[in-house]
Amino acid sequence: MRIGELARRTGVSERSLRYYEEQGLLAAERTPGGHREYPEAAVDRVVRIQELFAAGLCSSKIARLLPCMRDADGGPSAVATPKLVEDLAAERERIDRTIADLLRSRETLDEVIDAARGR
Amino acid sequence: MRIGELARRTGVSERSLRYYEEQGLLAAERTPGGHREYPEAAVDRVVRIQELFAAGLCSSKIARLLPCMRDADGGPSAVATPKLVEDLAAERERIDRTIADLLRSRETLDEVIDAARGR
DNA sequence: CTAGAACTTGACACTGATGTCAGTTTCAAG
DNA sequence: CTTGAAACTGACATCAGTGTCAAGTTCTAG
Repeated sequence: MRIGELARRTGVSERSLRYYEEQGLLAAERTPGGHREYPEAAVDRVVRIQELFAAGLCSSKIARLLPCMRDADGGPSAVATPKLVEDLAAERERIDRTIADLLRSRETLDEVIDAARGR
Repeated sequence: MRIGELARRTGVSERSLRYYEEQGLLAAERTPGGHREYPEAAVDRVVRIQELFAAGLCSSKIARLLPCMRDADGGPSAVATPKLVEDLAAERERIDRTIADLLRSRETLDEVIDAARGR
């Protein structure tokens, strides 16, 4: 499929999809005229990438991580190096802290909302 | 206490504390010479502010939210307007989606980490 | 009184993903 | 062919919190 369809199906802008390619996150074949041609699996991959961005990982870490993930179709094509594992473990902890923050903030919002809606 | 101590005790930079004041998030008395003087309660407040920032709220929303929160010492000094409640409910949903993203990403990281560490 | 630590304001830089615009080229249907 | 939709590259803008530096002022211990 081409970039417009991929954008539509994932809800990610074309701009971002090109950026992902630039960052080595998302490969694409090219038509003879130079247009990007994505395989079906790209949809899943883009969703994964978005999740990881939303989780606060930067593109370079995502780039190192992606080859080690088991894809929708088939096992991982690489195993994480010790260095990467260390990095990911740190990200994991950061994510845990973030979740804790979010839960506390959600609690705070709920209190204010409930108070305003009359308990 | 003064800004240096508050920064030390909260782990937030002096720069950020001044920014919070500029944004109307954190009031401070002034010494005759112009130095900021914070009450003890500022520590809790700064922690709350940081949590809300970490949860992805922007300073203007935090500014509107803060007066409606029950502080460490005493009840809220205001009740949220309907407009604010609507905003906060939207933020709440965004937070829920973010938490879901984080959980999925954490799962992904765990898979890669476990695979590298030999299952 | 004095030295040095701590504080003040103001300004500019950065980050990093994404938006947007311009000018050109390719694709696909009639 | 022609034509309009879709895609290409490249460049510059944005956002918002934070870092950092400079030049000057205040505070406090000795």
